[in-house]
Amino acid sequence: MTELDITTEAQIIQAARKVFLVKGFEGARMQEIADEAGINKALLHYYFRSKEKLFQSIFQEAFQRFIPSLYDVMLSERTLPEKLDLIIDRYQELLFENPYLPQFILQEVNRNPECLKTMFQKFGVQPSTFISFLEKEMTKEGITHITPQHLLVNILSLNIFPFAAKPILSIILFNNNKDEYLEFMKERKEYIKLFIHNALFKS
Amino acid sequence: MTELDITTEAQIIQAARKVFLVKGFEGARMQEIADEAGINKALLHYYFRSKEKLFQSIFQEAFQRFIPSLYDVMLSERTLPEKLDLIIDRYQELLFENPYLPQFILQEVNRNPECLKTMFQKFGVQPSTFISFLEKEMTKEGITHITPQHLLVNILSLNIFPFAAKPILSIILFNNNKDEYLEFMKERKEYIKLFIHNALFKS
DNA sequence: GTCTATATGGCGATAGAC
DNA sequence: GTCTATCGCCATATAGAC
Repeated sequence: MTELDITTEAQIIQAARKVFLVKGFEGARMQEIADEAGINKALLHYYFRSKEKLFQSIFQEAFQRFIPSLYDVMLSERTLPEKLDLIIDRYQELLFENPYLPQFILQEVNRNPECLKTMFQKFGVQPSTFISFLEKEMTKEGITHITPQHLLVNILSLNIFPFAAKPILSIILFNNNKDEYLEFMKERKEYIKLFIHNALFKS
Repeated sequence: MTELDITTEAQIIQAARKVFLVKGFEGARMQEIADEAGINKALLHYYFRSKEKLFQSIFQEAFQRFIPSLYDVMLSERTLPEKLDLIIDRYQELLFENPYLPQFILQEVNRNPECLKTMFQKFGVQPSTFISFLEKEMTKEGITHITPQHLLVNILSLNIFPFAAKPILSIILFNNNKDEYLEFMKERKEYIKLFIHNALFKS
């Protein structure tokens, strides 16, 4: 475990992240990852035994990013409207920094659905806890026209889908003009907040 | 072009649809499609020259289904709330019949973004037309707190995302209980309508 | 049109020198 | 630890008999 080892492993991880996130497991090639890392294919198998193993470490790292934002916001001392706004802020920030994350995770969970349970167990995630907290807050606010499950799915949908569908929406809305789509996504945060706020509290 | 030809080609199409929709282009195997169709691998290449060609015909067929619902509803003589409800009804019906469509299209458009322009040209689709109509209706109703682009993306997100994210949501919400998730998706239609209605018209 | 057999290439993985 | 060379497999695609 010299300095050099660490550097090489880090280079591999970085390269693997870049390739896997864009191409997915099936689409990615070990050769491409090696090239991206500036090393040889054989070295990939030296550090990680197989493509699957290398992929798992990237997937786990990616998956972790989706979890923590929700919990600590929900547990904080704020009103529900404030919490929702904060969750949207955090999610949009995360997604802007990792725009390929949604499609990457969707694709690979479809390929291997069992991996999800493993992840949840590994990180001690209890989604039902989050639902319970949301439910309590909604009762407090007198919101009865929607269930916490549907509200959660609505929040996730409005935030995540436009990133997963970027190529489609970019064409549909702006004839593939990248700048206009970026501008659209940046302003979108406030529109999501307003949309959810109106749907919940204007009754 | 005898009876037998047509039957075989239809069998291939049906088998290819089944395999490609679930596995995607990279994940699908010609052998699996041949087995599913009850024929030999070589016959696939006899009818369609290559895997890519066979895939394209399946993708085109799948893509077509997403288009027409929106147009004729938007052009009909109804109020905006009625139109929105009808669009949601149509989309949910389409998605229940083809639950793999969202992830299939997302995955393959990411793999080959250029194919979208081809599709739009092929079918003479002008997304800007739809946005214009939506904008006109929104002005008529005095809706100014959201742009037609964001409203369209919200509608698509709320409808499509839960199908693309089925394995994830099924675990998060119901600990992988299929029946509960199905029930959730069936009741969801009305929650989407209510959510959008409140967000737009309760001001 | 449909089959069997085979060509062809690419990819993950390993052996072995340094 | 890092490289070159190569193995072994599997998937697409083709040749050719029937």
